[in-house]
Amino acid sequence: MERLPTTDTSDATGFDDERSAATLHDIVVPQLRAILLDGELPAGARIPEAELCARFGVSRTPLREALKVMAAEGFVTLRPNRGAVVAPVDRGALGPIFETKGALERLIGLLAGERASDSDVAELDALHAALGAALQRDDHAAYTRLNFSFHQRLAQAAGNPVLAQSYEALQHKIWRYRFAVNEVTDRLAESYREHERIMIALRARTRLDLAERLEDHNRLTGEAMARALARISAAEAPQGRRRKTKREA
Amino acid sequence: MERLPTTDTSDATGFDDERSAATLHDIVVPQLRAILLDGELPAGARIPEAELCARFGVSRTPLREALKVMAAEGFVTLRPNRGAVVAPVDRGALGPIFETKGALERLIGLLAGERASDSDVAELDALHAALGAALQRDDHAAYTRLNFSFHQRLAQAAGNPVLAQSYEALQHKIWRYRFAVNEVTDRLAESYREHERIMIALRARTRLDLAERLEDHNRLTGEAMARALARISAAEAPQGRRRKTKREA
DNA sequence: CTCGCGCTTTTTGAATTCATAATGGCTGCA
DNA sequence: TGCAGCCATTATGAATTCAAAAAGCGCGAG
Repeated sequence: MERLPTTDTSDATGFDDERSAATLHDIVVPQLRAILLDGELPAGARIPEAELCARFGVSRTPLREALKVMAAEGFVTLRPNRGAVVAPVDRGALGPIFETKGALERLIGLLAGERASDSDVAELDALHAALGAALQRDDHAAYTRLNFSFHQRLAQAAGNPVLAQSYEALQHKIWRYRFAVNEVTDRLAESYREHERIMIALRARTRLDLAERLEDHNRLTGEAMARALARISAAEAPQGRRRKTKREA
Repeated sequence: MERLPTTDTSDATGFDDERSAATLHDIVVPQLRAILLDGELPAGARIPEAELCARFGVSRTPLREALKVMAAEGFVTLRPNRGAVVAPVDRGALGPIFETKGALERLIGLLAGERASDSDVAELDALHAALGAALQRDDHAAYTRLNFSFHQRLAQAAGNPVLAQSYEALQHKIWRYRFAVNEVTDRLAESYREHERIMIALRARTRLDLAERLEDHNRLTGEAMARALARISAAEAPQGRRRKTKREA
């Protein structure tokens, strides 16, 4: 199963399994987030409170606290007295998300272009090389994961923690659409070429160029995902209104 | 006491007092947020769990759930086994916040410049007029509040919910620094003149101009707040290291 | 007089309990 | 045979309870 790479932000999005945390809440939240982001539970699925309690080995109290937090982050929808469900992915929101992210990409470019340290660039070079390797292997899952890390790392290189965190939040939202990404295999090479140009601009510290490249890359990626999403919608709509399956109320 | 005007987003930031909500959690979260944003409890202050339970008339369970959510939003710091405190306002973060907000302001300008409806403009005109009136009265508190509403409303006029929500989150962060804003009274008139130009650009739907005006306004506001903050720091630093008062452990 | 140690009290984190709302199944009627 | 209404079951929301950690304090030694 794909693993979402994350940085260890204040409330510890980081690694998923057992961590040194003083409270169960702090252990459960990242694990739950991992489950939701990994898509282990499909969007719209009811969240089995009891099952997760057993799985995490905690009582309902900390689990429910975690659910509230995830609801605040938008990954879970709480229906009073009717339980929690995995928040449905609102396909119409993809555009707005990319549009917003574009503004941040531009700022990341402007800032990273003048603040990125040599070690930042070195690390990004390494990630870029790994992306190239994944492309060679045609390892789509690895590419997606590395791509996520690359942009996250770049956001950090901008030297603005608020920016990096906002950026990561949007990335997480997008991550939930990646079932569509699997459709955009054809863009892998194109995406990598864009990354090439991004790296050139970064190494040269040409901030305006870097900003523009990032904004374009973001726009093109967004458009590709939107197309993929449309294809999926087109593919599942024509099969008529399916009879509601039992678990779909 | 100043009231922070908010819109009713998914998780209901809205009005503060009793609301029609099915769960206590949904009632407590906005109230608690209001308390924290209003600065009723000073930054760094310990949050008296029992007291708030009594005040809200709920047991500890929903209150603690609300605290976790507020911690995720960054307004509260949870220290395991040592209780919750109002998150200290990190003065160093003000710059990054404004820097990030600048990117969003620009996008808001670009989008609102082409998407704002006539009724959007009418409402903003009304808010703008109210700002003028507050300026006349030299009603600083009202100006601050209206200014918040104005920019929020403008963000909505951009027609991108994700953008509006990200924007609001940053506004909330900034709101916590407004103890400094009280120092920047001299900028009121200047700020209003910038708003004048913003409105002109908005009415004319000249998107590039609007974007630039908003970005400038944001930058100037941020700089003014930074100066005010520096003045405050300078004013409180020289009084030597005070002896720790009892309630300050 | 000050500092350190141990005890008591308070507060916290989490499990459990309890009341209530929703769900599912059954019976009886059309 | 199909459906409407009622009851049993389950799941949820929130209060309560319980164990453990921290904070407060009082005593005694240096």
